[in-house]
Formats: sequence, structure tokens, C-alpha cells
Amino acid sequence: MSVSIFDVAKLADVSISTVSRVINGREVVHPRTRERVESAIAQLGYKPNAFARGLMLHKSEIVGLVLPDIHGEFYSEIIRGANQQARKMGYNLVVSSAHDGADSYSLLVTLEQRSLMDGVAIMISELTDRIEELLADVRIPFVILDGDVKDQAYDSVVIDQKRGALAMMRHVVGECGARRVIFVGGLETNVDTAARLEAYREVLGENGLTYDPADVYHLDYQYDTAYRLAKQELQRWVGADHCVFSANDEMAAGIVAAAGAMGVLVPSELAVVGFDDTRIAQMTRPALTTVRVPMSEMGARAIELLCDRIEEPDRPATHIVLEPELVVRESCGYAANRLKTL
Amino acid sequence: MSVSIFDVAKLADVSISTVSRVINGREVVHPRTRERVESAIAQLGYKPNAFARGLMLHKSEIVGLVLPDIHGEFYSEIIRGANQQARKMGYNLVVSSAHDGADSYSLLVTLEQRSLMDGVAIMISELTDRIEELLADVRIPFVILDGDVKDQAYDSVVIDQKRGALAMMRHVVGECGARRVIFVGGLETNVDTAARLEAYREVLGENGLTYDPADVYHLDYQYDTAYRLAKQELQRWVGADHCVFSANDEMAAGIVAAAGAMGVLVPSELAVVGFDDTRIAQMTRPALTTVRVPMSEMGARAIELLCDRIEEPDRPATHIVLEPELVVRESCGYAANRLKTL
DNA sequence: TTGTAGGCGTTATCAC
DNA sequence: GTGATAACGCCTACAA
Repeated sequence: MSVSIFDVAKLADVSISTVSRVINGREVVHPRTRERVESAIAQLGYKPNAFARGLMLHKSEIVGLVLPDIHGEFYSEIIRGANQQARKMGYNLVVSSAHDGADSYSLLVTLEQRSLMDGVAIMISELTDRIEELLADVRIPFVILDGDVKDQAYDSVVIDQKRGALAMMRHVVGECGARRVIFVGGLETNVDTAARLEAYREVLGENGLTYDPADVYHLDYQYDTAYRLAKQELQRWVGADHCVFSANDEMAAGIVAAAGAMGVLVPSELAVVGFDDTRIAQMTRPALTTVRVPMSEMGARAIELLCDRIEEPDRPATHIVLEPELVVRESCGYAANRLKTL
Repeated sequence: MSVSIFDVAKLADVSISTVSRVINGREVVHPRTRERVESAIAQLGYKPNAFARGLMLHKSEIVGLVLPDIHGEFYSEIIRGANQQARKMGYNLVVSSAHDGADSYSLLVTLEQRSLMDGVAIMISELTDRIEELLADVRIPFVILDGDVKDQAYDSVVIDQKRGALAMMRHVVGECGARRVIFVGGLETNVDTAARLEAYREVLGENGLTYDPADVYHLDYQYDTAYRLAKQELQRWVGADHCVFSANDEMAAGIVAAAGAMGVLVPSELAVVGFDDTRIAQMTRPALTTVRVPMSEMGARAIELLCDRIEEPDRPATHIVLEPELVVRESCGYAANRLKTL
């Protein structure tokens, strides 16, 4: 079978303790002995058995990342950041995502069940009662990603969604002069959508614009769905001082495309803005005004927090708030308007 | 500390073997005993220790996926498919990708070093001598993804790149009537690029078009880079019967955008086609004619193959070839031309 | 049907 | 500095 620490010990003519010592390099061994052992290891191509090691150390050097879904650029960037950070801290990353009905909570359960993960970062996107209940059962260190979980006892990294949405709405209404804003969001239970919608209503109020429930749509964050909706509703939306505020770039891109297909000029006949600043935002014509969300950093910070906690379990809970940033491009009509004014 | 099989045994007033039996459900235990044990397990919230288990069973239920990089839609889809399949087969997926200079081979080495993975799927995108050498050292079951590795001893799943590229070139030259084709690919060492370039030359020859090395560009598969290149070269490319064949959709999208910015009409003044059929292809205006690569299926098949081999190590090597599919949209000018002809 | 005991490959704690 | 040896938590003949 596989070569074990015994084989190395035998070949180097030492005890297994000594072999263990040179492997872990903690205690001092005689240079000559060390050399013998090392050459034996090389000669045999010996690799310590990770299971046995984990059994002693209670550590696998594996951390998990649980996502609601991994469709699209957004999640891919989070994975990227998380993966990079994990590697930097000497861990491997297990990525899991829900799909086909199974939500990320049931996923988490099956994952943690028989798992060797040292810890897990959990992205919460839907508000459910089950969450707190579920989290209470998680035995390994974990951090919450993006979920606006009330319990401050958990480590968490969140985006200041509301602030980003406020900035966008104020830009659209205040600076671009929109008098009517149509909101296209995700499901109502989605935490991000909720925060953005809140900002939406707030800024409407600030500016004396009436809030019309008929101007609020709840979709699924997908390009196609938004495209179809827009094709159908566009006639009702058009207006030089009207603006569609989409809760992500993909839907915004879909809406812009639909406008193009129907001969509606963006932004002059209808402004459209997005959220996230995924690459689509720059690829859309006109390029999308949007809010940059530091996705990859979100993943990285989460893993960093997680690994820190694994190393130091009794540390007080840390909460990281990442600031989004307004990115003004063409689809809001700001630049065009300014030119006109000058 | 944590609750072990002993605690369960004690509470249920049986031996640990019996507990083990009810957990693994292989041997028969008396219903009454089983019930006692199960209730003890539930009461204690006992979870078998995965390390100890792995030590005995030589199995972690974890498989790895090593990618050259996880930028962009392309890899994200592979991960998606792989993850889904892994879960379906009762495994967890560890995703790792190279970045910042570290290539996926050195990554693989560090990964496999002290790893608990039962097997690993390795995506090979660059042709290097080190590959075979490296693979020879991998001790755990593995499958090759996309890499055109000569050694038929390995399980592999590849896309028939050449066939896809041939179909595209024949469409562009044969059906759309292009008389000059500009090729924009990835690095020369990239296996996909190599295959596509081969098809490119072949079809040029078939149609009596001269192969001009100056019409072949090697970039990095990124939108921005292609955008910049196009801005600079576009004047030399323009032509009603000219076509840019980009080796992926992202670069094609960049080129189309550059054309738009410079007032060059696609496809009438210059056709542009892509490869992969990522979502960008549909979002670009005009929508990209491209070759659909079954990305998510590629990931899924690779994991399936891998898990099969883990379960049955001595099975003969399997090679899966996935067929790409030509997707005709607007950017090649085929539809427009046909209308003109009618 | 159930219990006993040995072993999986390490690391940690002792003596020497 | 180095070497026995006891854990670690589980599975599995073998015995009862």
C-alpha cells in the first residue's frame, strides 16, 4: 500500500518520532539525522497521511464557502477572492452552492454533517426564520456573508447596500434630474433587494416624488427575464426624465437591450442604471452607471475573518462593512445632460 | 471535547461496534437496539469524526478541481457543472485556481501534497513539457480536462475544439463569403488557441485564401486587451468581406465595442465572430455568432468520470469528447447577406 | 445479534 | 537528541 512514516523511519534507521520531528520542524534534531531522514523521505516519495494528521491535530486546513447559487459574474468574483485569500492563509477552499430547489441552508446541513472543514463562510441572501435556528446548530467556526443577520455574536462581512443605493438614487434624482424612477429588483425576500428598495423609497420621499407600487417590479436577477419584462413595459416607462433603477447589472443590461430593440434611446428617452459593477456594466452600450460592489474583496475578507477565528476561537466577533462606490458612466445621462447645460 | 462514538455507546448501553453498525447500516442489528442507539445519537448530536473515518476507509468524499484561473463566465460555468455533479455523486468539491504567476501545476503539487482529496480533475490549458512529468507524480485518481494530452492512459474529457473552429471558419468563409479572416487568439501555447488556429489555416487553404501571419494576433482572452488592439488595428481590418475570428466571446465583444466606438459597422463593414457562447455573446450588439462549448457539462462529465474511477480504480481509461455547436447570430452578417440575396 | 481487540498513520508525552 | 508508547476516533475481523 502507501508508504507510511514507518517505512521512512526504517529506511533512515531512526524512530518514527524522529521522522515526525523533521517533518514538523518544531523540535531540534541532529543535522546528520535530519539529512538521513530527508533523503529517505525523498527516496520513498513519502507524503504524510492527512487523515491521521487531522485526527491528531483536529485540523484539515480546509474551509468552506456556501453560496445560494453560483450563476454569473457576481459569485464567480466572490469565489475568486475567497479562493485567493484561503490559499494565502494556507487553506484549501471547498465551494458549494445550492441549486435545483435545494436552498443553501439544507446544503449547509449536509455539508457540515460529515465534514472535515475547519470552518465555513455562509452567504445569506434570503431572509428566513430558519436561519438563526440553523446557525445555532453549526458546530464549526463560521462567518456570515452579506446577510443582515441581527445577532451580533457572529463574525460577518457585509456590503453597505443601503448606502450604495442611496448614493445611486440621489445621483439619479438629484443630479440627473429624474422625476420618476422605476425599480426593478430581485425577490422581495432577498436581503439586497430589500435594502435597495428601502433607499429607493427614502430618496423618493426626500425629493417629494410619490412612491407608486406599480413602479416596483420583483424579478429574479436574470438578463432574460428583465429583457422580456422591459419589452412589455417599456412603453409605460419611457420619458426623458424617467429612470429605471435595476438592482443588478444583468437586468439593467437586459433592459437596455430591450430598449435598443424597441428603438427607445438610452439615456435620452429613458435612463437605466444598475448595481454591482460586474463586467457587463462596461460592456453594455451605453455603458452602465452602477454601484461598484467589492465582490472579490468580500470573499477575501470573509475567508480572512474565518481563518482568524479558526486560529483564535475566543476572539470577539468582528463585523466588516464594505463600502460600495457610485460609478457614473453613460446610461444615466448625467454626462449628456451636463453638456446640454453648459 | 466533542462527543465520540464511545459516548453514544455508553448512553445506549451497547458496544461501539454496535453503534458503528447502525451508523453504517451494513450489518443487521436488532431493531430495538438500533432504536436505542439512534435515539442516543440524536440526543447527543453525534457526528462521526471524518478524520478517523477517512483513516480507516481511505476516503474523504472530497474531490478537487484545478483550474488555470477562474476569471469570467467560462470557468464559472465549469465550476457550476462540476459542483452539481459532485454533489449528485455524494462528494464535495474543492476548487482551486492558479493566479498571480503561480501556474496550475505548482498549484496541483501543493494541493496534492497534504491533501485529503479522493481525486482531482485538472484543467490543462497550456502545453508544457512539465505536464506529463507532473502527472506521473500524482498519486490520487485524476482526470484531464480540455488538455490535449497524448497519453491515452488518463481519463479525459475534451471539447472537439478543432471541429468547432472548422465549422465556424467554413460558415464564415463558405456561407458568409469572407475573403479575409483575421484571427485573434490567446497565447500560442494555449491548447485551445492552437486547435482553433489549425482549423483557421486549414479552411483558408481549402478556399484558396492565403494565410498571412500578420493577420494572426495572440492576446490574453480579455475584453480590454482586445478592445485596445481593435482600436489600433481596426483601420487595417475593415472590409465588407472581412471577418475577425476571435478565439473567445469576450475578445469578440471587445472588438465589436471598439468598432462601435470608431464608427465601424458590424457586420456590414466588418464581421466579427466569437467562441464559447458565454452569456456575453447574446448581450453584445449585434449578438455574436459563436460556437457553443458545453462548459457546465464539461465540468459535470469530468467529475462523473473522476468519481467513477475512484469507485473503480482499475477501469480502463475513458475519453469523452464533447461536441461544440455553431450558433449563428447577427455579427457574422449571414442573415443580412441572405436577405440581400433574396 | 452483539462484544472484544487490533489496527489505520500521526502527533504528543514521556523517559532515556 | 532520540526512542517507546499512548492517544486520536473509527471500522472490522473474529469470537461469543
